[in-house]
Amino acid sequence: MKSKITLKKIAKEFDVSISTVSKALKDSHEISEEVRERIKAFAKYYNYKPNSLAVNLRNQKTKTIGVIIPQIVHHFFTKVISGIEHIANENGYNVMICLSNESYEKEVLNMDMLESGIVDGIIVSVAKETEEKEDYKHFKQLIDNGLPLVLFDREIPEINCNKVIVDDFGGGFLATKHLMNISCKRIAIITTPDHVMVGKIRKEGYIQALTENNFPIQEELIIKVNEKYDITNQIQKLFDQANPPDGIFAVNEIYAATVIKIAQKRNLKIPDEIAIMGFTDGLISEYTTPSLSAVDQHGYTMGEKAMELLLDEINYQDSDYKYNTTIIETDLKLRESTKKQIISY
Amino acid sequence: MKSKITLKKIAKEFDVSISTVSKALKDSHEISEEVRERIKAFAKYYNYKPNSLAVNLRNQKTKTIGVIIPQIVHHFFTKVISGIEHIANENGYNVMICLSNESYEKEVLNMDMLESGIVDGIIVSVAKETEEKEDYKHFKQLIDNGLPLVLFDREIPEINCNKVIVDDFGGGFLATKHLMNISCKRIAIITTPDHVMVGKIRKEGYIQALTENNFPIQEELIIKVNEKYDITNQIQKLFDQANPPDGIFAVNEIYAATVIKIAQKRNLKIPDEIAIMGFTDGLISEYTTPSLSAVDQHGYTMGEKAMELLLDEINYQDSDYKYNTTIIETDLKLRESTKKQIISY
DNA sequence: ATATTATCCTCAAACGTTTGCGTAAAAAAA
DNA sequence: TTTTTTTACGCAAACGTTTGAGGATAATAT
Repeated sequence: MKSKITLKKIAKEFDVSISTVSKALKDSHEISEEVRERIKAFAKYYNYKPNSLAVNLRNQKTKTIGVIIPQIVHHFFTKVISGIEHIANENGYNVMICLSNESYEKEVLNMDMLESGIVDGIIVSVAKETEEKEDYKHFKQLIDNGLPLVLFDREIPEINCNKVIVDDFGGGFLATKHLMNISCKRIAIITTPDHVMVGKIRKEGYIQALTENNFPIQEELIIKVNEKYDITNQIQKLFDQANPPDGIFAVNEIYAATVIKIAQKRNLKIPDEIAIMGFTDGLISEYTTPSLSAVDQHGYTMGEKAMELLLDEINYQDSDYKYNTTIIETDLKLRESTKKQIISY
Repeated sequence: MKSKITLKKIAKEFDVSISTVSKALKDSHEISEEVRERIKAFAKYYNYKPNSLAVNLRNQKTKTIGVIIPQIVHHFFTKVISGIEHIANENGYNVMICLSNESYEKEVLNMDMLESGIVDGIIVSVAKETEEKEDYKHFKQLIDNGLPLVLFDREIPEINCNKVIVDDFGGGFLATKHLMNISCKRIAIITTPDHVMVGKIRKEGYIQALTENNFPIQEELIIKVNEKYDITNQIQKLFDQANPPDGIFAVNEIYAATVIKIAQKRNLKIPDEIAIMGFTDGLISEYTTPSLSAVDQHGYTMGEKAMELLLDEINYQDSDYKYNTTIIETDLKLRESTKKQIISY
């Protein structure tokens, strides 16, 4: 294993000082053209690359940002990452991705590591377990340490920092309203336990839509899926009721796709007997049969926006920085699972 | 913005030397218990974290590895990453993910950056554009620089390094054989242009299966999709033929899912009139109707294996390291899109 | 010839760690 | 009391880079 070439070695080769080499490689006018060119040629030949650890240590910045996401096997998060990457690269930043796997402990570990000077800022979507524990001291610590932080999608109200969230309330409202518009009479929701904020808020949008239109709120139409157990079984129950729903709003893609599978197994006609709305950016929706109508989360835009906010804070010089919460509006991607005659909007 | 706390600042606070602080924090017996405890308490209170740039510079290693993948919005790659993360974290390594977006230029850029000392090793799946250009000098350079490299999935024969690939030939063979076993008579393949190696090799498996069983090779049954144009249109042509196929092997999930959509639009019964096999690890397959039979790529296993090989090379002391190519065997995940009576195996 | 300026290079500190070695003072042994 | 040992800390170099200040030599101006 050849050891890497450094300024020192080049300097020794030409019998000049390290600073001469450094300056030559940066095309400094302080170095004669002849020496400069010879050094540059040599460096190029030996594929010299400045050691970024050293450079970063010296410059006290790394041009790298860290991203902590709960899962990567999830289309929404990969879209967000693409958006982050896009803006980051445009601005000469690299992206380091870490996974929390929805675990509090891994989230803390990752943050500890990122806090040690390798990144100029951090973008995080909170792990479910952290939301459940409501233990946010690692975030407070991060901010205390002066490291710029942006939260996206799953945010924490009590933490003061830049945020970008989707309009979950509006999305839930829109989805439910749409089901009403295609004349569904009993509209169910399949959501997460309340500690998952986005699920809770989407549900609130659902409730608002019902209330506004004088639909009763019926507990038996609200399924809170516990992912520790079989999802299909929990959703099944909705169809076993005496008076099953004719419209379902599922707060994510997997729940929605599962509903389709169940409905098909029971020979229910989609969307005529049961209409289905999802909430997703995902790929599955396009390929189910029927394809799935969904609230579009605009993950890519979200990533872009998060990175922009982070850059904003990184580049801000003064101490009176003002945090911003950007809300990404949702809209509906209507496909086949709700394709009935639309009555009104 | 508070500036971060360092050994120097702690040292000044206690009026001791930097080394005393460093040693105290590492519980060195060289430091008296009293001083040790006071320093540790102080450091903990102020949330001291060693600057990893400095530590890494000093130790000449970073406990971080870099991964370059062509796309992240692709379930196979996310699975691989999960596998890599798993083994990496188990061994105290962090993972830095970079996207090449299938672009040669971005691949080179990412490698340049990773080569600058921030990682102890690199795992790469080659970008399509690079395969097309057949320009691999950045890989050669990397190896020349002595940085451990593992290629996965899309490999380069002429580059000498650790590799982990799926048995694409075997997969293609198995898939085709299975279609024959459910009595398909005209079996088509939807693949990539030949410069995408995995597509090419899967096709070779397909051809082998046909040949072995005295099926003719028919050019009109081989579709090479150019992703620059509309995928659906290109695949459609298969069905417009005078004598359309009754079995289709698609080399990836999107192609396969697209076939389902097309078949449905044409009211072809799956699998009776047309059976479909995919090649994927993806989520879509489970949720299409009918669900999709596919060659399982074992992405997670692949990631684990790649990371293990990388660690192997990183930890190898002597200079006689021997490279290894691990082949991940494929198997079939049979679902509804080929659910006919199986004749024999 | 002397003073001034331009050219080309080196010095040295700094970024924040780690760690082998040296050493003063205190404690123990002779 | 003197010698030896132990305890508890500091020194300084090293990792690889950047950069302002300074210095020697050569070129130009006076």
